[in-house]
Amino acid sequence: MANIREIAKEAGVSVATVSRVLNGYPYVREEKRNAVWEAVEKLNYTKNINAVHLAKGKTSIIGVMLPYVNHPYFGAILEGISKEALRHRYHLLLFQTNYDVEKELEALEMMRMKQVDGLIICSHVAGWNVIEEYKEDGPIVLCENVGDKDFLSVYIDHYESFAKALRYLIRKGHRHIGYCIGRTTGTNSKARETAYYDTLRQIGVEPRKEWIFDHCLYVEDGKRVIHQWMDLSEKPSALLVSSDQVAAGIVLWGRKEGVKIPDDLAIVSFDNHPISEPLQITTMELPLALMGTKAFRLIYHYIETGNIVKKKEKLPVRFMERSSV
Amino acid sequence: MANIREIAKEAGVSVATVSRVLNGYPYVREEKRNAVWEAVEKLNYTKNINAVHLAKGKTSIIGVMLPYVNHPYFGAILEGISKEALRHRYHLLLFQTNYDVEKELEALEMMRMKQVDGLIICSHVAGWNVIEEYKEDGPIVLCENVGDKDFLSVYIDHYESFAKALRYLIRKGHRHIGYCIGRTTGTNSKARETAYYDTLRQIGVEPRKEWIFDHCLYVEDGKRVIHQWMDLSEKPSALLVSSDQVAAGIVLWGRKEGVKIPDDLAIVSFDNHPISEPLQITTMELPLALMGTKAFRLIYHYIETGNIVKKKEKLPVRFMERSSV
DNA sequence: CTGTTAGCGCGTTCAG
DNA sequence: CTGAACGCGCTAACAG
Repeated sequence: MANIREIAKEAGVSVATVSRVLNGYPYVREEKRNAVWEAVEKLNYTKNINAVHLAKGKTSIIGVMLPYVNHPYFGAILEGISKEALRHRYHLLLFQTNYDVEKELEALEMMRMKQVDGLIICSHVAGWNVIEEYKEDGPIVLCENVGDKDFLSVYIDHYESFAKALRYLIRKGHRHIGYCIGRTTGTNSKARETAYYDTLRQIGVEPRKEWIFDHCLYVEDGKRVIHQWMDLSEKPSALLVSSDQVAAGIVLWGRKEGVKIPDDLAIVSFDNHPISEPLQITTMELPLALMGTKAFRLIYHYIETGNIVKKKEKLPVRFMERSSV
Repeated sequence: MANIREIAKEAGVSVATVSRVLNGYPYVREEKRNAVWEAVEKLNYTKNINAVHLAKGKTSIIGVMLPYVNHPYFGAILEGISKEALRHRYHLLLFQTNYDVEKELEALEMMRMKQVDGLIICSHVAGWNVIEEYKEDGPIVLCENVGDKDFLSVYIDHYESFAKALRYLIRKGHRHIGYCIGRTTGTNSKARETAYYDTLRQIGVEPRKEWIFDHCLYVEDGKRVIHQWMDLSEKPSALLVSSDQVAAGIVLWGRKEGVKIPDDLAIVSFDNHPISEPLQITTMELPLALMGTKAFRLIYHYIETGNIVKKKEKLPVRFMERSSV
């Protein structure tokens, strides 16, 4: 595999000139420029990008940390990131963590080792103190509300949107309300939990632990939920569901069991995934792709200019009223 | 940022010894080993992985070329790749192409530039001759039937499975059959088209162009299809649908329009995505995650050992008979 | 067991 | 406009 030195020899110029030509540096005499390109052609030369990375101390790669690659929630964020990365000729290195701290640390270490120029954290389990350790090593953007912590962040206010959905159910006459969530830890989940407790207590209703369904991520989890719900001696009349996938599962499996939506069970979901529309599920639209896009922009802008326009950005949600309540 | 030389000085050893310690090379005296780790600790040292890549001529990164990151079909393949990559401590660099040849070329170029050690092509538009150009630059695995061409490949026989589904419909008495597909070009799509024409002609039925629905990828495309279907003066009585997402859209939007499945319209779909089960869609299960896993293994094994166990592997599909026919 | 040294391939001053 | 030379940080062959 030819290298820049061989090209230089072949073209009868120095390596510096080759480098200039290769990188479109303007002040090179026409004839030398042509000679270089000819040599490149003749020797079938290609840059070794690792050498470029080493010499420049930069890779134009952004790391993306997420628990699962094949879930519509993260898929949508990833899509947003990817679209914007494409525009700016950046590449994406995937760090699937399965919510394993070890894997998360590996992603962070990869930034320290200069494998990636920055890191977008879509979701995590590692504590703040752990992530803070890596702040010197490159820009980190989190897709969650980081509160007062000194991090870049693009987020959806899950407290607010959860509370809003809850108040909607309450307005519609519901008092017995449960919810389904992907996990119980994590910033977003905690925010929703707090919203749940706060809002119910405001109307003097005691929240019930057995009405909280954990590990709800996929369509099939909806099947489990509706069956558990049916087995409950005291049933909630409404459910807040953190994912349209799960809501679809609940609605569809519920139908097979003769559960009437919304009469037997009302549902408000989140995402506004296309599946929710024909199912007539009332849902809170989350701008996931936009969040990814903005996260990339934030990090990109920081890398390219060294400064920050807006440290934290809250994205608006949109309530899609349909007929599952 | 400290480098290996500074560590060597601090620990009072040579850079080679530092490298040995860092990489777990066994024959280093205990005390020197400790001295190195102490220096590492003290100077807060981390390897620059780009230097490692350059020196070794290898990155332990595999490129994944796919058109869309947020589609369940590719998400499932990606999941399989990712899972296996995780096991072997490899990383994944994402190349989203949107079926743009330029983007595909970029991915291939990245392998030539040694950014990635190998490339998994989940789907592509570039011609064989284009891809062949890069065979010298690293292992390429395709997730499609490459026929006689000299490529590594793990694939699902779409001709066979499409024909099988078609014959099932025919056995059930259908003669007017159409199909929905993501795109009309590409190996897999061509295989299905051929299967369609071949099988129908075998029973003396003339295929109809207006019963072929293109650009069917997402739930919302099912909405379009069912409306187009309704507007048809002569309607097919059955539809083969290349994706469960689209099938779900057809079924659900169809219900809203009063279309009875299977009486008005029978459906056989592909994937066996969890959404198809509560919808009772008869579907052909495609081992997508497995395909990803096997693709990774193939490339991994080649990279690590330099030889190939099985060049091409066909994966079995499973027919899930439910009640949409 | 350990140190020396020659690469790996490119970017980037700094003279001229 | 151009070239020499050094730096990026690490690996691995070789000598001892």
